[in-house]
Amino acid sequence: MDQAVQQFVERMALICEKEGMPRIAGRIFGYLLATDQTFSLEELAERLQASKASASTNARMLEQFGMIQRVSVLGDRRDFYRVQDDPWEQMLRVAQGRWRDMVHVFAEASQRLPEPAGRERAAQAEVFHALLIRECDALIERWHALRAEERAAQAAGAASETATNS
Amino acid sequence: MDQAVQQFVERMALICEKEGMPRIAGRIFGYLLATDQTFSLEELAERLQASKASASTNARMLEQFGMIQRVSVLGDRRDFYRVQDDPWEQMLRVAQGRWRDMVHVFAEASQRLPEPAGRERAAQAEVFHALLIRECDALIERWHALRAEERAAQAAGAASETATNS
DNA sequence: CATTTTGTTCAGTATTGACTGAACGATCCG
DNA sequence: CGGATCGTTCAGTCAATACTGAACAAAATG
Repeated sequence: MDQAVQQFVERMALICEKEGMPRIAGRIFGYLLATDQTFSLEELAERLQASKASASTNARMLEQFGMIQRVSVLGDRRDFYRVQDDPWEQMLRVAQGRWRDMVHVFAEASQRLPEPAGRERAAQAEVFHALLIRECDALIERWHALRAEERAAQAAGAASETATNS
Repeated sequence: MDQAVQQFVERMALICEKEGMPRIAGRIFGYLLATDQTFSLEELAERLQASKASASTNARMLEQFGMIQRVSVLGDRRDFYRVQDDPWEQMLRVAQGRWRDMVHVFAEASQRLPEPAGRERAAQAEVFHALLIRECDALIERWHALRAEERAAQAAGAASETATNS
């Protein structure tokens, strides 16, 4: 495997591990990100020097998180994986889910805790996380706008290029 | 310990554990949040049924993250801890730091990766995380505004109450 | 239907890391 | 200076879990 790719894969492995995922999940994600191709399960296992079992488990976990995508190829029985079109939005959505749980916990605490000051803090935490969720929606929208705009610029660039080429 | 407090503490323990912290750190944070008081290290260890060593280590970790605060009391040699005034902002700041690292990783990858498509993805990831950091600053500002406004409303309410009482 | 290929499940292993008890160091008090 | 009280450090233990190899299930192919 290419030197730069390998380095990137290992860094993503550590980053993802810090976020609470298994290391190999991070490697798979990093590798798919770096190459931007589709790979079969066995190819992934081979390239990342992991067992088929581990590749299977972790690929399905990443698919669950919406970070990668399982694709089927006509006339091929194998599973192929590639990175999701916009994995970052998916990650935010997962985070939003966690925050929703926290909102629920804090809402309950703000009513049940014995000390008024504690209830106050819990209520504050609830408000904060609710704000977090809302702002996250706004952020995703802005991100989409940014991507669309970038794509438009690229398309325009490509068009002008073909124009000069013709 | 109160039933509701204990339940909240355990929930925070699991939440924090999912975020990658030790379970006891979550318990300490949850307990300080629920009671909104200052406790000595030994009190924390006792109430949470943990060793002094563990309480010490985890309290310092939480302090590092800016989620709790170590306070010294005049005439007392012990360390006391209480929850930070705005722990949620601190958590966001820590997250921002991680995203900064990721921006750096992606920036490098977007130049070094061999495949153009991979470089493109890395560049996209870099843009996304940069956006994340910026929007997070905006979010913190909005949060401050919200808090200030809430505090003003509370002050007004307290004022009118004292007015009716007098 | 047997064989091959592919993905998943599962028991076992190994590694990580959280937690503890005890030793240590530092600081205060008589 | 002892003695006492804290906080921290560290070696050791324990539990959780990532990972593997092998067995298994499913599906296609000849």
